[in-house]
Parts: sequence; C-alpha cells; structure tokens
Amino acid sequence: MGMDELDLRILQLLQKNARLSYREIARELNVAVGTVYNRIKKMEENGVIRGFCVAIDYEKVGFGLTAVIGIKAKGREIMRIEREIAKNPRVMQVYDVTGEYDIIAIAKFRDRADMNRFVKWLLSLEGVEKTNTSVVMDIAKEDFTISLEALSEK
Amino acid sequence: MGMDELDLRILQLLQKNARLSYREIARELNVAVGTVYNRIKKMEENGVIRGFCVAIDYEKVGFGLTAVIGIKAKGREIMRIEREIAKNPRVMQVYDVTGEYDIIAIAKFRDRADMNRFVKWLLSLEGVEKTNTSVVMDIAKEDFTISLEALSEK
DNA sequence: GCTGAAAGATTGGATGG
DNA sequence: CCATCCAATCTTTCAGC
Repeated sequence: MGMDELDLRILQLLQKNARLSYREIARELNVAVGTVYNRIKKMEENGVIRGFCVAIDYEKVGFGLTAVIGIKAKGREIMRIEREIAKNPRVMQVYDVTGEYDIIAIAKFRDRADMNRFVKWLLSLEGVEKTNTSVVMDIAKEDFTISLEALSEK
Repeated sequence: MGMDELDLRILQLLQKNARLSYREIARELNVAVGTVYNRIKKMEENGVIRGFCVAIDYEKVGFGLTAVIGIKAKGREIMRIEREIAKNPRVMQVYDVTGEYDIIAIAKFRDRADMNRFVKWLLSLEGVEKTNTSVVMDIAKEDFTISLEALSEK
C-alpha cells in the first residue's frame, strides 16, 4: 500500500486519539501540517483508514454483559444468516469461520434475560442448527488496535 | 448514567465519524454548539466515552488473516496468561469466559505462518493446556458499535 | 513530495438566562 | 441545562522549493 514510517506513526497517534488536530500531530512528529494533512487524506482515500469511531464504555450505558457465540448452520444458508445476525443491534462482530462452528458472533447485552432472548432468536432463524454461548466474565483487552510494533515488522 | 436522547444521538453521530466538529453535530441535531460541547465533555469525564479511535483496514496493511482462538488453561494461572496474551501486538480482544474454553482471544496475522507461530507461542506459555483455532474466512461485521436502537430501548 | 503562510472556520471556556 | 460570544487555535489550500 506504499506506506512508510511516517504513515504508521500518524496512524499510531490517531489510534490513541482520533480527535487530535493535524497541527498537534505535526508538532508531535516534527513535520509540516500540510504533510500530515495530505498523508491522512491519502490514507482515507485509499481505504487504509476506514473511519474514525468513538469507543464507548458499554458497561456504563447498560450493556455490561458480553458473549461469544458459536453457531452451527446449514451450508447454503450461512451467508444469509450472517447478514441477518450482523443487522441485530446488539451484535458487534460476525465472523464466518472454519472449525467447530460455522459462524462466531460477539454481542453485548443488558443482562442474562436479554442474552437468552437473543439466543432464542438465533435458534429461531431458519438454518441455524445449534449455538454455543461463552459468557464473558472479564475483559482483558477489547479494541481494534494493532501496535505499530507489529505493523512495522519487515 | 443519566443519559438522554440527545446524548445518544450525539454518540450515534460520533460512532459514524468521530472527527465531526461540534458545530457539524450541532447543525445536524438542531441544538447549540455549546450544548454539544458540554454533552461530549461530560460523557468523556464520566467515562461513557472511553476515547476516539481510528478504524484501520487491516487487510490493506497486510494483516488480512483473523482468527478466533479458544484457550484452555490451568485455573490459578488464567489471569496472568490473559495479561500476557493481551500484550501481544497482534491481539485485539482477550475475554475470560465460561464454557468450553477459559479464554477466547481474537487476533490478526499476516499469513498462516504468522498465525502458526502465534499459536505455538500460546502453547508454550506456562499453564496453557490446549488451544482451538477458528480461522476467519469472511467478516460480516467487525466494529464496536451498538446501534442507537438498542441503547434507547426502555 | 514537503513546507509554511494565510483565509476562513472551529474550538474552549466563560457568561448570563 | 441552554445560547451567545470571542480570542486562540485549527483546517485546508497553495505557491515555492
């Protein structure tokens, strides 16, 4: 993607705080404002930067229960089921996977009753054969950051 | 947390684009700029907003392989193992879970060799008994957004 | 491709309703 | 909690290197 060290360092700063001004980034990295501006625009254009999001504390907004749910489904239906699940407002991630299950979904709930309702809903979807729920007791890490360390490996 | 409809609508806009100016948000929601400013500051202060991040297309930066890994570990060691795993630069999520496994981790890799190295590393950690890797073939959804719809339910 | 300056837009924070 | 205000700061563009 033709990214150099400067792009990576800009990304790293934005990962920590996406509302940093171009000026602050420029100051931090000792380059001109225009350079930072151009680099970020370029990464937005070529899709390396998909967007800027806000990290919400879901516990504080009443969705303190997280679950990782494995789903077995009938072959031809899988894509449709995935799309359906992805549209559910409680669902954050939906992966089509190899292995024990066909789909793995991660979702947040208000409480156990809320979660049970969701699992029942899953089982009611045409093509879903069985589900396996792992309830999250503690979150050691939860974000979408890869450290610069990994990205800059040769 | 004393959040009202306006807070939720501000959050929703920020979820789509965290670099929106206060002014743009105010215009969109038909409220005063100062109000938007005050609301966002308050949500940052009380921790509802944990931060602002950039969403990177990991495929475009060379980390196109995602895996969901279940880990079984010996009881007393689990917390230490989780912290260790969370520090690995390829790891995005580490959950302490009930169910078939003790820990579920989600990580991104350059390729299969990179992933295999990681799994070997996991197995080399003191206390890790076995792992089960589900390789992600397709991502139907992957972010940390809950829709306003869920948040505003009574 | 980078820099720095400049015009216009935005922000932080305070004030008063 | 909301609106208005303004000096300080920022975005975005662009000429010059």
